Amino acid sequence: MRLTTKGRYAVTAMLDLALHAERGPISLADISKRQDISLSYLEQLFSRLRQSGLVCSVRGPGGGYRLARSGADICVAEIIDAVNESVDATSCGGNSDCSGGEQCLTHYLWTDLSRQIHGFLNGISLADLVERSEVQEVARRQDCRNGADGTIEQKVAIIGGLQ
Amino acid sequence: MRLTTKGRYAVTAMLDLALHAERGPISLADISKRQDISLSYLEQLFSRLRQSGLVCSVRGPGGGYRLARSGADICVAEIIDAVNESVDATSCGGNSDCSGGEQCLTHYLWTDLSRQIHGFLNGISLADLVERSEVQEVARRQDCRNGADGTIEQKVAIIGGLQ
DNA sequence: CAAATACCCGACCAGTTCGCTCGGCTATAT
DNA sequence: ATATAGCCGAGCGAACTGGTCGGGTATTTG
Repeated sequence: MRLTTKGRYAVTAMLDLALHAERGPISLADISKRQDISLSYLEQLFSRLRQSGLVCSVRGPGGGYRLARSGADICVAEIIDAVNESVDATSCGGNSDCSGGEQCLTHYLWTDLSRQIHGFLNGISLADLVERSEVQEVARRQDCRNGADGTIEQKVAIIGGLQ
Repeated sequence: MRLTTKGRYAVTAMLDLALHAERGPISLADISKRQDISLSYLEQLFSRLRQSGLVCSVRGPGGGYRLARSGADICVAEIIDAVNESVDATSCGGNSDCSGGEQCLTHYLWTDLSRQIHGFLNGISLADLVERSEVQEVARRQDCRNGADGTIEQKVAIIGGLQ
């Protein structure tokens, strides 16, 4: 299990999705504005997230992404694994022989450590993160700051105005 | 907190050091042979480990590295942090403002998650890893395989032969 | 003293990943 | 028909990875 900034971006984006779940599909453009992540980079991340079955997409105007499952059923570990493209091959691929028929120290040690971290992050769901008060506070600020996006009432009003 | 192969190499090398602690200073050449890590790469890693006060060095013939503290007092998190050179600057450095005076979702989320993982890995010491039976087994195999190195008795015998 | 050992240090380098841009495509709603 | 917004691939600079090479310097030993 690798833990890099890429995974952080993915978790942040998924959390944004979870926070605005009730609005229906969320466009990547919205997430890009709110979380200040490049749109194209988000596209790449969500391509992986979709292939992993964590989100589903709605094409066309008014479309976007939504969580494929409840936020309570999506854990941080899944998100990180989805985008990290386990090219693993930790020099001793899988549990077979490395360096000539024998298993290396690294193998036992790291797979075990990795499993423990994985288990730990498996215990944290998106819903857990959404529930935190600080997260809700920041989300509220982010919503206010972006005129392009607002509450569901505002959104309906904007759509109405376009007609 | 980042979790990459670099950290794994460092933990493996430190574990090797802990496993052979009773032999006195262990040369990087020995670790390189046993763990199949490039000597030059080990030098880079141990430069960081030394600067972080995790190991101390003995120069000259018969020299090498030894743990600066007991294995029970060195945890996995420390080792990983030592080599990873926290260039962090997570786009919102520290706890100050990011993206214009406000704190981003990422900031709260990741520092918190990072702290939890850190705490988790802080709970695992080198001594904990040494105690595992699988680790001891692999270490025994590795010792046997390398004729250039052996038990302390063998080492004394070799040194005696050179005199 | 001279030689061997082994830590120390910096430059450099191929390969990969990161984060991102750009251009163009397709499905869908209005 | 047009605009939206998901899809997709090529490419790109910067950083990181894992390593080589060529030198040092401290220390032990013959």
